[in-house]
Formats: sequence, structure tokens, C-alpha cells
Amino acid sequence: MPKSTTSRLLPPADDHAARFLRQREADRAAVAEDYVELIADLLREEGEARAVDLARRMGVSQATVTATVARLQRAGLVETKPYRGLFLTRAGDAMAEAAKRRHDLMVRFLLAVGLDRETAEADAEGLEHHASERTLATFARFLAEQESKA
Amino acid sequence: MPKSTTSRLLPPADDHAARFLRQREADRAAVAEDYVELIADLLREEGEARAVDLARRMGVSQATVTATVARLQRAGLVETKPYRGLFLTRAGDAMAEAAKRRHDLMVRFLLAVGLDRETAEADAEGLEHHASERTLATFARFLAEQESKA
DNA sequence: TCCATAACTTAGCCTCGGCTAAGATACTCG
DNA sequence: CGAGTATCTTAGCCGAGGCTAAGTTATGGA
Repeated sequence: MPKSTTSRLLPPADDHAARFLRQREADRAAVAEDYVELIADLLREEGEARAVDLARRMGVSQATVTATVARLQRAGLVETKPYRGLFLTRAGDAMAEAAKRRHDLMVRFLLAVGLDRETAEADAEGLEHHASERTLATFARFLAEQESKA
Repeated sequence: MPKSTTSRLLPPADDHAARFLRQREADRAAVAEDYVELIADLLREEGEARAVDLARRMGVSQATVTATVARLQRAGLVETKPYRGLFLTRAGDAMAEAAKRRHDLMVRFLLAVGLDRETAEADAEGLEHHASERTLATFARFLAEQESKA
């Protein structure tokens, strides 16, 4: 029984697997991005990013922050000066900036389609990690079009 | 010096933490939903859901499927008949249905804002787990409005 | 100055979700 | 029927990302 090409309620197994793979990669990257993004925010708005504040804002124990920051450090994203807070490397800065860009775009888009700010901010936290560049570009285009019509 | 309008102030630490907490919960639920959703799809379209097919489509080893299915079984979502494939419990069915509903809505929405089908399907895989009910409702409303204008 | 406290680290534990390699079991076909 | 293959399981490993409890150490106030 040869599979007809139109039996694509399910995608070909390979494509299907590829999607989930990309998915898992995004998940792995997400935590790093969240920490880095938050460190950047704290630096910008409070002048420093202490581990204790990260713990509070991430809703996580200090021990977890220590461990995660160690990973980020190994990954070359973060630098620490004990009792002087956390700092971003160049790579970390770049990641933070990209994350912020995605986050803001996501929020603006959600607002544009009619969501309230509160939910938009909350959901963007999760959604921002799973929108491909192509999708983000589409959202940006949507915003531009909507603006030109207003 | 008016920085960009997007220089949001940080939310109160508690709210911030709550967002990330919800985030982590969604992440934990996501794998279960993906497996359950896929089992439902296979049952519907192929008549049976074998572990070997799950492994192929999830892009994962058979051993991983065994372990994950064991968890799903413990969670009361799945039943197995060795060499006869996997089946969903009532709870599993409900989860699959909800997941499918979210997935389809997500895809339709992404198409509606101008994304190509391929990317829409791929990104929906990740996005569907991170949109709150409120956001999904907003997407549905958006679709309805757009339709009424056509 | 000095010491209480807040900040940070370490040790030890957990679950989840992956992996490979090797073992057991059912199905199928010659 | 019996052997070979496909399917499924088991064992043992890993890293990420959580936790608590018990240290250390720097800071700052009396």
C-alpha cells in the first residue's frame, strides 16, 4: 500500500521529527535567554544585577541561580564579581538584545490583535522562545500594515 | 532623554516570578501533550499508535519512548498493550482533544496573519503550549472578525 | 571596630527527558 | 514449526534545572 502524498494530515515522519527537534532546542535555549534577558533588564533599570534579585524574580532558590549562572558562565554569556552582581559578556549582551527585541515585538503584536497588556506580557514570556524568525517577520509586517491603515 | 517607549519598567518581583512559574509548568506539560497529541493522531489516521512510530515521529529513541510512556501511564493518560500499540485513557483523550483544538486554532491564526503553512505548522508545535486560554480566545475572536469582513 | 545579617556557595538530593547497548518477546514467513 | 526480524524493555549513563540545609564571606550599622 503506497502512501499517497495527500495523506498529510500527518506530515512525513522526518519532517515531524525535525519539528520536535527544533522544539527541544528552543526549550534548552529558553532558560538561558530568560536569565540573560533578566540580567540585562536589571542592569539597565537598577544599575546592577544581584543573584538574590534574579532568584526573587525568577521565582527560584539562590542555589538554583548559582548553578544556572555557572552554566551561563561556562557558555560564555555571563561574568560574575561576587557581591558585585552579574555582568554580561559580549555574547550575553547580544543574546539579551535579541531576546528583548523578540519580546517587545511579541508584546506589541499581541496587543495589536486585541490582547490586554497584562496577559500579553505574561504570555510573551513563553511565546517569544518559540517563534521562528520567519514568524517574527510576519508579525512585524502585520504591525506595519496595521499602522499604515490607521 | 526619552529612550524608546519599550523601556518597560520591571514588573513587581512577585508577578515576575509568577510568570516564570507558569512558564515552567507549561514546559513540563508540553512533552506530555506532544506525546498524547501524537498518539491520538496516529490512532485516528493509522488506526494504531505503535511505540516505534512515536519514536520515529518524535525524533527520539525507542528507549526514550518507553520511559516517557511509562510516565504518561503513571499519570493516567495512556494505556499500553505490548505489540498492540498505545491507547489513551479518558483523561488522555481529553488532553489530546484540547491540544488539537489549540494546535488547529494556532495554525489558523498564524495563517490568517500571513504566515506560510509550513512555518505555521512548525511554529505552532512550540507556540501552542504557551498561549493562555485568554490569548487563544483573542486569536479566535480575531479570526471571527476577519472572517466577517471577508 | 566588630559582629549580625544578608549574600553567596557547597553538598547532596530529585525528576525529566534524552542517549546507547544489550536483552527479552512477539510476529511472520519460508 | 522454527528462525529471523521487528518490537519492546532494561540497565546504566548524562545534563539541565529544580530543591533544602548547612556552610562561608562581605557589608554595613551600632
